[in-house]
Amino acid sequence: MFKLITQDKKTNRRIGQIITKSGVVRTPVFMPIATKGAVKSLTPEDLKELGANLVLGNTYHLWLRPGTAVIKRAGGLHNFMNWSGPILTDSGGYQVFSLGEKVGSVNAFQKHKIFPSEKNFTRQASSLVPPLRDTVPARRPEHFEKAPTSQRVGFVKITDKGVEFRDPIDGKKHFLTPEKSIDIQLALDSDIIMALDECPPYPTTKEQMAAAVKRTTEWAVRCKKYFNKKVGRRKQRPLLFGIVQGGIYKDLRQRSARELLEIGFDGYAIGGVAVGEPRQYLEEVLKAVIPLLPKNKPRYLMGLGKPEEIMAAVNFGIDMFDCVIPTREARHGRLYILASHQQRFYDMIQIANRKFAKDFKPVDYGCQCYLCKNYSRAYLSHLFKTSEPLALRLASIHNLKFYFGLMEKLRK
RNA sequence: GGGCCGUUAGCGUAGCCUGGCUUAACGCGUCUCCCUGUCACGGAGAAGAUCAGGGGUUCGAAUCCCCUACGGCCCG
Repeated sequence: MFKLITQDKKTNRRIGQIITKSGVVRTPVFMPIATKGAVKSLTPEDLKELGANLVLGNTYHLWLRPGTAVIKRAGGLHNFMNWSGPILTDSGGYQVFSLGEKVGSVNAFQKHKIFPSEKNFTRQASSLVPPLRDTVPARRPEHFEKAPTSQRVGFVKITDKGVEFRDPIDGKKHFLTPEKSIDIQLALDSDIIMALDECPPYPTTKEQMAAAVKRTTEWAVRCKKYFNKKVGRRKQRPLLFGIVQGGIYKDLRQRSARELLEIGFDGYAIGGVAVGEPRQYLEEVLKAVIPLLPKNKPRYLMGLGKPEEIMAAVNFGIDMFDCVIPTREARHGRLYILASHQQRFYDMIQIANRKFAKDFKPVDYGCQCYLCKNYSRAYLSHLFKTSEPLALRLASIHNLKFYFGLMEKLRK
């Protein structure tokens, strides 16, 4: 259930509440990511103290390890990870993308002869997708190039029936269907369940994207049907969200949204964003999709983002976010601080840099987090340079505090 | 006094025997860029060395020879 409390007249910013079986979530909300049942380096007590009220867990990862049998016996994911607040679980759709072949790279597309060559790409496919050059990708292609090709090829196979995964660790095959995804999420005792979707990377031809939208809709129908069958009219039932796909193609995005609306969900997510497309498309996608979405249902922009992206999206009417950036950047020694100048409202520092070795000021004077109240830049810098695990925890606390502080402001 | 071993970026090393794919490699350190429904304490890159100094052999020397300096060890 969603309660819309206020909506800005000037912008489309909304303030509301999502009522879940594990508690109320005030929106706009940012979810820290606990893929495998833990926000890396942090305890649930840390999260509570920081002001988190909804965390994201991942169906795919928890399914493989430790498996639903273990989590069921533990009394659900809440009990297992000692987090009593609301949990949203991702369906596993994203792992089709992230564990797949080097799908996001231009090379992969050339390899599969979707486009003949990069040279001809611009000329031949310009009506379908914008040229790759002279644009700033929302996500750099190298992102997909990290693992050796030999380890990536053949990890994922998609059919209308579902998705075949190969476990990246032991190579075992697993088959995920829309129904299976719901089953797992119910076993986890998730509060917000995501329908299984297909999330193609950028660039994808319009034809292929249309097929992905069609499949996403078909899977959404199956998810809804199976969900209703399993949950029935249970009073304490979890919420079920559908995911809008369609890439950078406005008409496909709108088709996807309309089809999902027809099925009817408790909330609507916009997925397939920040998968390599130029950043300018985010705005276009939001403008195309949001007006179609009902006002009395929460809207979730999946996987985003940077602080400025979140602020912008809130003003477009988005209520929910999740992103690895604050925690991952923290683990890489990059910390958010409020800026002293006007161009941007924040800066980032690389704490391991030599210049911080003798800097005994807090990371950010204005910050009230556990790190800034108790430790110096010099100390944190030292922890990073000597690879002390405490560095990861302290930095994660700080960056999440920055994000939650931002959300707090956006809720006023 | 005699003999042996060593000296290669800020640090630690490889290459030397068997001279040329060396435009001197690697790790750490330094710096920059990147990370968007986490396979992620990760990725990409840059800067940095007259190969201790000098002389010789050679078409060609970090590499072979001689001298010097510095450091270490051994014998008197």
